[in-house]
Amino acid sequence: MESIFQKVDCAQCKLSGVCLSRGLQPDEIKQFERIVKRKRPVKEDQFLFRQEDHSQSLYVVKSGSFRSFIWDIEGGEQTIGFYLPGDLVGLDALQTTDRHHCSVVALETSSVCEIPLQQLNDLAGTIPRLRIQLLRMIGEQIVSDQNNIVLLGNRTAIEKVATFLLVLSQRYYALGYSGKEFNLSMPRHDIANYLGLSLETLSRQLGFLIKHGAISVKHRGVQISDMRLLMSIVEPATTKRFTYAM
Amino acid sequence: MESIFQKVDCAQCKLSGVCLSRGLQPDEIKQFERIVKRKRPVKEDQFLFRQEDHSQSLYVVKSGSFRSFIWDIEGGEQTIGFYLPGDLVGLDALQTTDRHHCSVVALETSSVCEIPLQQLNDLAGTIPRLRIQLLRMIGEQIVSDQNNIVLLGNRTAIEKVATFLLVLSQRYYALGYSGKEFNLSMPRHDIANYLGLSLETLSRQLGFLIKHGAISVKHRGVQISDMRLLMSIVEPATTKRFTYAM
DNA sequence: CGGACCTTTGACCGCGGTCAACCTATGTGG
DNA sequence: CCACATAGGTTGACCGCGGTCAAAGGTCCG
Repeated sequence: MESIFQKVDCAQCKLSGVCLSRGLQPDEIKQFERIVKRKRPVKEDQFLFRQEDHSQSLYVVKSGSFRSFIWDIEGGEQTIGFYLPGDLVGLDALQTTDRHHCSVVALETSSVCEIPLQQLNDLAGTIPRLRIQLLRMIGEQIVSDQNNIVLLGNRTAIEKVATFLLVLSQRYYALGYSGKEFNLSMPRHDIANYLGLSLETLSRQLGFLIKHGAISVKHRGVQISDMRLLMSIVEPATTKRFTYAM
Repeated sequence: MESIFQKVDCAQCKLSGVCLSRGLQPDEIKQFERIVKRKRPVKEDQFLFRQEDHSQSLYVVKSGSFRSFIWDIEGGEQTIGFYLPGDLVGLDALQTTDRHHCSVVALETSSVCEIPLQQLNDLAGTIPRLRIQLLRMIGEQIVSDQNNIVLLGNRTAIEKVATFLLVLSQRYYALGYSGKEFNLSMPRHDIANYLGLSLETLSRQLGFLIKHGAISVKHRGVQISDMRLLMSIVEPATTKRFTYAM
């Protein structure tokens, strides 16, 4: 019976610049590694956890991607966010119920590092830098959620779609990928739901962007051909100050 | 020249059950009190902090209420949330820029306890319960933001308004107030903006609720007279689509 | 009182949702 | 190898929710 956990080596990890271990000293990283569990890969459509599951861990995406969503009473679902490598998942279970408030499924075969909350909290007591980094990652999650609120609250369909593509581009770029050419790991349905749009409206807006030469799309593959145009749609006022050299 | 800070006594505070000091031992509370600053009251329309301000503190609402919002490029603003006594404010500055991502203004004369981040982080190193409580309050903020995302993303105008009233009712009730009768400390404009609606649509939906006997409204005063009806609007499934006689 | 501000009400119309048909890619079995 | 099925995605026609513009109350201030 083989272990479901693989060896953990944060020092070697390509994501060390964005993960919880960021900024730690070598000996602190060693301590941190000891509490991290590498779980066996999660296959497409498998749950990392389900809404109402009791939780005792945070997760950091190691490879692949995930989608989080909330079921409402009628069985409908609202997608809350998409998670790429380096993203912290599971913060919704920090509140007093200790239960997850949303579900998270893999969009493709993916892997995560699991960090038991109890042990993380203990270790945070002795490593100030870990406390700081944890709070920073939490802060980024909160800012990201707030940006979503603005996006959903007072943006038109085309602004939503352009923003979605731009943000995704920036996230991939930050991970060392092109930023101008990437694959959507999620189906149209999920994107539309995430943006508070119908499937058809999303498709039409993508069509609009293609027609005007901002992007080209082949199935899940997206290529951004006019970054400036995209950005001018996101922020109608300024015709953009700085240019992207990606 | 009098001090701008008043004496802090968390043990006596009515909000000790929901504040950061929750669950701490008496001696731990003493330590915690030492880092808390009671600021002089903030008057209506005064800023607790502004977007892009450099931040070194979290705040807990002591009395009154606040509104947070983000300016977009064109000068428009999107209200992100409303804060009542016991709520934690300022988490948006935890991320790597150390700057606030939104602005917070007082809706009425209000007061806060200020908790310098640096000292909070230091103290969290020696008080495990404080770490836990901090994370829990953060978790509640995240869950609340996620609920807003669902609300803005796929709810109709009437569902948004009913949900807003219901959530506010529950928050007041949790604070020991009636829950069936309360005053809105924010103008219609802010509510509408918060819900992603126009001022006029909000007014019409309120009119709808009044006409059907769910609530009565007198200026800022709201009285919930048919809680069940309100709830059936929020979750159409439970009381299964009964028809409103217009 | 008069004036500013907040809120309600009315009329109109456009964005985006809904329903439906049509593609296109992938898979399955005869 | 092709008929067929299925799922994901696009396109078209229609229309209703909710935004916009406009004017008319209310309420509170001096």
